[in-house]
Amino acid sequence: MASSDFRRLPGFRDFPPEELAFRAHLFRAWRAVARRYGFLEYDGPPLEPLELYTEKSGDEIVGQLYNFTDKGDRQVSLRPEMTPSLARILGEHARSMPKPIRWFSIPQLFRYERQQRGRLREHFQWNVDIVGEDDVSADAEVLAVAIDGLRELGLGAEDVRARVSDRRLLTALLRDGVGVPEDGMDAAFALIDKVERMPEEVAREKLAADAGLDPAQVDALLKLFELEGLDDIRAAHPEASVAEAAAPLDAYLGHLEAMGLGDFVEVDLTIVRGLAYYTGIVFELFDRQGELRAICGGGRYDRLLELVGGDPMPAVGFGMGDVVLGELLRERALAPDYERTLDYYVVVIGEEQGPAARGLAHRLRDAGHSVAYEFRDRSVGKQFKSAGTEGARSVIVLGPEEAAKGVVVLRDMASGEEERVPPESLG
RNA sequence: GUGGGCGUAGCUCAGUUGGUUAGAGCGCCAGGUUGUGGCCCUGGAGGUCGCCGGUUCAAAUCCGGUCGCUCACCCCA
Repeated sequence: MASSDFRRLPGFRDFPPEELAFRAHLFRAWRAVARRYGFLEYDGPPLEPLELYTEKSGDEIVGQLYNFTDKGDRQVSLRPEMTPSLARILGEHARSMPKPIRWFSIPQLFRYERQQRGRLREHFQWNVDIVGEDDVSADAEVLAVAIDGLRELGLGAEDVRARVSDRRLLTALLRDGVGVPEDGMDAAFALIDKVERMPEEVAREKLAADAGLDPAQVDALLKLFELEGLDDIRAAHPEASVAEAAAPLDAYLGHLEAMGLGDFVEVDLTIVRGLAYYTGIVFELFDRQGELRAICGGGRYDRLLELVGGDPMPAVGFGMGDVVLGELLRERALAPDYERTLDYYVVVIGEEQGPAARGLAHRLRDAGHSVAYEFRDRSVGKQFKSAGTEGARSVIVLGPEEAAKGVVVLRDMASGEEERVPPESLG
């Protein structure tokens, strides 16, 4: 047991080769899908000025920042999310860039809070954003990227679902359909976000107390969440403002249907998202069994760029973390088997073959092959054992008998077949 | 931040009502005579039983604290 002084910090992970291989598997899928949609990769610093988060992200995030004072007396924070950095980066360059801007990143993000399942103090998050386009097509495109990211990893509509809502629609429903007073809106939004996680009685009490609703209004509000689909919602609430606010979501669903992704998507008015900067369509992706936390969340945030001092610019995007997704993939046996591989392992019989072996190995490496050999003079049996352990596809044997004839033995480790070939023919 | 459960080798665990030098499997290393891997056999390394303190003739075993892990709450990337 290592001294406790050297222990890894709580909520942080080590990535030995097997773990790193799994992480790389996720990153490969994410990058492949993002590029397929024409997105460009970017990054920013992992450490940012504290003010980048304290001002605009909403109070929720501030309490859990991994922040401290640096040696220059600056108030700094490890980044808890990527969007403020993105807004800052774009604020400096967006004006000169062709629109729409389609960017993605895979930052490591940090939050100071007690860890539990699916929630560490550090994680990697696939961030995908479209900036400079307010058409709902962009919203649909972003959700399609998220869904395809999961499909690329082997998950289908039977495994995951996207729950989508629109803050503008919910606002219209609450104000004009239910009659929530203007000063009760924020409280109502906050409660709706967590209504499915609390008993109905508690929800009723809180809606009455915090949002100032009478019992009839509480009934009307809770009834909203029993409605399935946009058509039911519009039928239940024929108000003109509702019809108007439902139009973008209607088009959104149509676009996703046209892409063949309709099976993944369902309207769910309880999806609000905690971050204060969302302004329109919002969504979260969950495993169908509902055992895990949200895999991904995102939506439209049209005002964020101007809030951090940039030009006003519409934006829509999402973040997908590696922790919950990793749990889901492992649970569904979709994590690839880890295996070591090597193109060649060079077995040396007798120290006098050493120089020839090193020469051959290096020539093969120059040609792009992975090659390893034993560092010490060891028995042939041990050398073959190492070749097997390291996953060598072929073993090249250099021995005195072969050297005399100017050949080497080439053994295929899978089939066990051997042939004698001149070393110049390899590579 | 609040509460519950847990804490024995790298990993998975066993350790009988507290009682002599704390065990197994897997993994690792070495060997089974420098010409052939997967199997097998033999041997070895590796633990101050998370840490500190208390009770006792005696503590891995009981008690307290602390740290860590974990689940839930809070909150949500």
